[in-house]
Amino acid sequence: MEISLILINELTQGKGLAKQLYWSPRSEVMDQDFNHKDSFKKRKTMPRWTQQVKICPETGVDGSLDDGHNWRKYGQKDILGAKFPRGYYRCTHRNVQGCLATKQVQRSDEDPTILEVTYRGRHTCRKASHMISKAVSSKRKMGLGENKVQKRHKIEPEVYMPLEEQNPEAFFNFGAELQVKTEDLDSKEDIFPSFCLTSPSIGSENEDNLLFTDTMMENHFMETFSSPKFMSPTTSESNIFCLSPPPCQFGSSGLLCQNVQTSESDATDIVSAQTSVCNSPIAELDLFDFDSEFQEFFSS
DNA sequence: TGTATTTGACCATA
DNA sequence: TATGGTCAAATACA
Repeated sequence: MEISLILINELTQGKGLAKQLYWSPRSEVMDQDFNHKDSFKKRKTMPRWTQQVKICPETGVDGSLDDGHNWRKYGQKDILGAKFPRGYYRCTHRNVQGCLATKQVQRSDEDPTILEVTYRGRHTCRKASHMISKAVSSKRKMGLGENKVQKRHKIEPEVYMPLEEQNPEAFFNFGAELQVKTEDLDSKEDIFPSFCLTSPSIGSENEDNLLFTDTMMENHFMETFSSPKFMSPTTSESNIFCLSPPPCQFGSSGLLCQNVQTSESDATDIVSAQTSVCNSPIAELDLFDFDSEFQEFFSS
């Protein structure tokens, strides 16, 4: 199975106030102060990433895409001009930890095998609790099985069911080329320099390693991003984040990409994505942290 | 009984 | 004013 993943940093709110909100450390504080009245105003100021996931139909994988976070569906809406409805999800920890991250999942009109997942806001929920809840969530999902999901999607479940809710096991059974691309679709500003990450080795899948690499991910990405080479001017006009090739291993418990290094750097960092059965390895690389790490980096 | 999903209505934005 | 995003009551399920 082959999956290409395109992470598009829309930054559609990259103008004026919105941009200030995103890049300013105050944005987090403002998130904390979030209340219902402000919800509609806030949504325009949230950073957005659109992640397109293409799944080859011949594989028969109707697949699961999860990003390592626990999402709760809070709405679904038919979008004008779109064949398929858009699902609205928010972080499960919204009430407990005030995490305001949300995502929208919509199937592409042109190619139903493409899921467009738009993320908004950053996760403020703790990773630890997230991982614990993930384990619980995994057990829950495994217990629930596919029948329940399909029962809940009474109408054309193959259409309405988000891929991330389908067949998570099969999702990881691919040796895929992983490509993460970001674009500034709106501001046209070169906010993000181009860089390339390669991951030539394969890691184990044990839990300790997952925990370890998860931490490594957070620790080392900042180092990578803050390095002079990372910050050096790029000749490319595009803002492309390339994760390739993926000697990343997708097992039943997730993806591990190790010894990731920048294409222009001799330094080797270990980067991995911890996932569970119900979690997408791809998105974990992700959003993780392109969101939070960049925000922290540029606000420093 | 607790949790997640569905769905119609409401509200802000363009 | 049309549309997208969110809320919250109703419903489903384990």
